[in-house]
Amino acid sequence: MRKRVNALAEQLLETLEEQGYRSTSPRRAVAQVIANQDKHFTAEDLREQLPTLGRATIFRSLKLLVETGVLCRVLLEDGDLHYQLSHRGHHHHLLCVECGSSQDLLGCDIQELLQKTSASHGFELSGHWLEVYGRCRSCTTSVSSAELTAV
Amino acid sequence: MRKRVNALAEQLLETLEEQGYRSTSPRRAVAQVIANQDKHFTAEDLREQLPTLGRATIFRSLKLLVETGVLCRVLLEDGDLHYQLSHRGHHHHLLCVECGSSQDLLGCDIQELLQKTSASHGFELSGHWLEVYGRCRSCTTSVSSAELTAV
DNA sequence: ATCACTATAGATACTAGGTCTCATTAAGGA
DNA sequence: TCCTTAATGAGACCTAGTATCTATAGTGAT
Repeated sequence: MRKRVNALAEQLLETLEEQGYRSTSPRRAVAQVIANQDKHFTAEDLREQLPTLGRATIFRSLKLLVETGVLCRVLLEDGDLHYQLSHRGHHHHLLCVECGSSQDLLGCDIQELLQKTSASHGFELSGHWLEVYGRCRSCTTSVSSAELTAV
Repeated sequence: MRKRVNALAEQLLETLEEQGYRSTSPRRAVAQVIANQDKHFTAEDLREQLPTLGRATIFRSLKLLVETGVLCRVLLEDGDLHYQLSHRGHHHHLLCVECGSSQDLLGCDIQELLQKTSASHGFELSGHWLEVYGRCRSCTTSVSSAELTAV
């Protein structure tokens, strides 16, 4: 698993280098931590795991990674924006409100539906943002924390 | 038109009173300004129009109005959250990226589509957030500001 | 019309998330 | 190895919002 993580971290750095950005030690550290993350995270989460890096550096790295498409931002139900690894291209997320995990929504062709509906409003569609909330398979099959505390 | 605005403002206040909140003069002022707004707005927009009100009061009013369902929050393409009048119940917005106006998306039954797709991922759907971006009818038919400045 | 109760207001300090500035450091190509 | 320039870190600053506290004003009962 560790090898996988390192491979992923390297991949992130390569993406930056391809776009002309330098491979610096702070960026390597950030890439490493991000590759380890199994759910969406905040800048503060990274900061806790990288206490020696400057705050601005972390925000700059995040911004860069979002711009290069390595990361994407996910909107939580309460309006909070978190970061997570992006699997390239436009896609949506299924966010588990219980464990915080997220999976990509595959095979959802919302574009066509929106296109039609927008057109009927005289609206020229240019984009959309969709987040889906619920409970993932492992949270629905196992005893939920809510049920445990209710005992 | 002015009568309409006042009627709307009164309606907002009535909603608060129905829920046991007092009708105070700051709240009347906020309701008045909100009723006048023709697009989504920020707390700062309200503050500029209500310079005598305390900052906290404006944020408190906004929070209250969101909780009572009078206002909803809309997500802009860049991740900014703004406020706008809510037409009750779950709905989505068509946001014009040019003039900032927004209209409600009617006749879009995304729920069913999401239900199916979520289920195929072993995901128990509980909610979603959708914003649609593009250009509204009046921005597509009139000469755009971009075209004007290009001359 | 007044009283008393308590919600609300305003001032202000504080927090979270993020950007800007600027002097210093370190990639990495010649 | 040197030179250029991108990137860093420290810290000020900004925006959006919350918490705390005292003073005030709505509102129902008298």
